[in-house]
Amino acid sequence: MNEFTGWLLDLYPSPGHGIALWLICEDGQRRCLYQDFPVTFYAAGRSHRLRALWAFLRKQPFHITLARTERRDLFSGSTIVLAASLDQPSTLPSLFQTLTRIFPDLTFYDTDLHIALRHAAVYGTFPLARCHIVTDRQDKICELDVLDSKWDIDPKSPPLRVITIEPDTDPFHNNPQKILVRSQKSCVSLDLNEDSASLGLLSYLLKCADPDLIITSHGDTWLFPLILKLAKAQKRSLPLNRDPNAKITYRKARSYFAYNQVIYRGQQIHLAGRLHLDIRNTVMYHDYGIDGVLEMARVTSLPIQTVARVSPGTGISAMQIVTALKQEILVPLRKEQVERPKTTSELFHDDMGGIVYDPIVGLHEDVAEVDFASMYPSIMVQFNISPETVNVGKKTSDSVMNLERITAQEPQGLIPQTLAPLLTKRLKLKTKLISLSKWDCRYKNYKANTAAYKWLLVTCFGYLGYKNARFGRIEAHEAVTAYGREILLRAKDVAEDMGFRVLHLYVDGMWIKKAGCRTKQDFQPLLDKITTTTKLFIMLDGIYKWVAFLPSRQNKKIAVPNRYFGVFQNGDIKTRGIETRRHDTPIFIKETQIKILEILTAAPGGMQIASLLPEIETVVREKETELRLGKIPLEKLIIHQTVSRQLDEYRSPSPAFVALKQLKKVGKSLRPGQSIRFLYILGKQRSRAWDLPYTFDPRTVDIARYWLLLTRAISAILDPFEVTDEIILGKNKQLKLDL
DNA sequence: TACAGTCGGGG
DNA sequence: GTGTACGACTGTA
Repeated sequence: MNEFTGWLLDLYPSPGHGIALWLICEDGQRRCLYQDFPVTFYAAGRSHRLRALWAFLRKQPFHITLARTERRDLFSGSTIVLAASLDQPSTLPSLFQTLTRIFPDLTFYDTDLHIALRHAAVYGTFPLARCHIVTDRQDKICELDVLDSKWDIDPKSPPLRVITIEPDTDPFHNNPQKILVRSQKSCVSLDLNEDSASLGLLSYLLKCADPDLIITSHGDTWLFPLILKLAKAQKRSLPLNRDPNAKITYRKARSYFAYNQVIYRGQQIHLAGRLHLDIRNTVMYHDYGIDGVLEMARVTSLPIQTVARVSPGTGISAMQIVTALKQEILVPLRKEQVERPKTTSELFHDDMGGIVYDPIVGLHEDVAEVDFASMYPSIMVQFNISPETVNVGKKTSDSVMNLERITAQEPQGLIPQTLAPLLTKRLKLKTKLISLSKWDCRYKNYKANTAAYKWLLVTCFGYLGYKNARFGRIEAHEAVTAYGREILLRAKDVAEDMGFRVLHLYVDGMWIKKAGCRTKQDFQPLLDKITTTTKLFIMLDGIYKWVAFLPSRQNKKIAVPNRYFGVFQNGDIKTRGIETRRHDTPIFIKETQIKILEILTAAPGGMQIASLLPEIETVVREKETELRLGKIPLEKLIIHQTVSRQLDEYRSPSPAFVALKQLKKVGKSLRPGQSIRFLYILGKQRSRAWDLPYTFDPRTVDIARYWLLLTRAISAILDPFEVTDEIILGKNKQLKLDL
């Protein structure tokens, strides 16, 4: 008998040994422990087919326990199922493949679930959970208790040993010569051209540091494939895995359609016994960093290496699965049904999303922006909206109009159950953040965590309406938006009743002003009133010194939602829809636009910018000169665009298409969802891919075109101030004609 | 002018 | 291991 206390690092099936759990023990040891963990799946269908399945499973060469039992399907209610338990979880995936082939008419449940989610449902485990474990004489786990909760605000974090590995240059642009290996203690540069010695040194570093976590830049797509190939060629062992009995897992690159665009996910390399995170292949790394990834793993129960590389939709889906498993609700297969074409009326119906009003174009002072905190998830919890709860009560439209429930209060639905603790924790963190100084060591961590939850909450709503989601239902989705619209309209009424002018409405936010209201206290009574009226929490996002809602570029008289910028009383700038927010804007343009916005923050009131004009003009002239003299680093002129289709599917010679063709010629084919980088240049081609192997003459950069982009970006933010063209174009208007 | 292609939004 | 709007905008011809 042995006892261990420590943090759970990872968990995966181990053929013949049930599952393997890696523990960072309090004594500093890293231990691999094994546990018997049978997995159960279910099948429903006609009884003679179930009997046939029973007979088939009996004949399998591995141990399997069969039973007839009753379980609940969320959509169709209680149902008789065949329950099959496998001693070795590693055998399920291939068995399931066979079963769908031989028994296509049966409905299977709980078959395609990640092992970590099953374990979470049974033992309450999650990545980095503190566990107390007792093993028997054969060193198998016989007791496992989780000591902390994923809902803790300040969990005791494990002393992770981390090394980072990165190339000295972008491998898809240049050939890296060196890689930098950093640990807490050392920083070593390895020369890739003397690979034999380098690999030996890397091996040695890995052995000495014995990291729990290897953070790389391009590790999935470039570095690990390269060094593994070199190691093989040199017949040298490279201890990337910590578990000597497990293999490195590869996942192929793929493109898929999601979030209304093609997304490309590069090849993945997962390690066993330690973790590999490639920051270039980590979803939302820029939003929440490694801290956010770890927190995402904790709340979703998905392994860290997995959660880093999947969308938040998969994360929220994992949480729903754990909720379902705990309650013995059958988990249906991930659907892959093709969508049937929609009728016009259906299309119209689906479009009834959130409310979007046209803002009042122009510059406004002392405007407050108020938002419902996590509006849609809060509605789901507040009104108990879930696929299994909708359409059981009174008429929907009347109830929504009166902000009454359309669903029973009890029992709480699967979705609200999953969301409620998440909402509570996020609110707790946000409240704490307000009182915390930016320099507090917890600040960054809390920020990352709230950002991670934000995405889980946002996608949860989308998933309700997604036909391929396991627990999706369009009626639930529509109920949520119906409440959302009603609530926002109520809020607007309350504001207007209290004498506020509503300048803009957008899904869950409102921009309002009233003479004499300039401080937080001035708006508090309104917020309180809205919260009591709608029973939903509304918060003051901030008070703008001034904010400008921009008109359409095609027609100056038409307002467009979500093109605005403004400065809060604390000096923070907020922009939406303009160049700074677009990822296809060259850095040089973004930087200049932000620089001018920063000058504008000094404006005491919206209209008083005359004193700032000389400074703005100086910046514009400086930038213009730098551009014309070729002083802007080429990197800052790169346009990034997302490739949306195969090369032969392009029908128009767009700049991106031209650049793609150039790359193809040198053997670099990009797949849909990948990013194409190019410069605007003079000559027939007009654009040039950034990642071409041969050098090019910087004098061929199309200065005039960049100048046009720049003036456009500057005008966008100066137009509301009615600044003359002279400031932007210069006194000598001839400049404009050089183009 | 029409058409093709890309983008944002959530917080 | 995944959300198939929608409208604004830019670029090409």
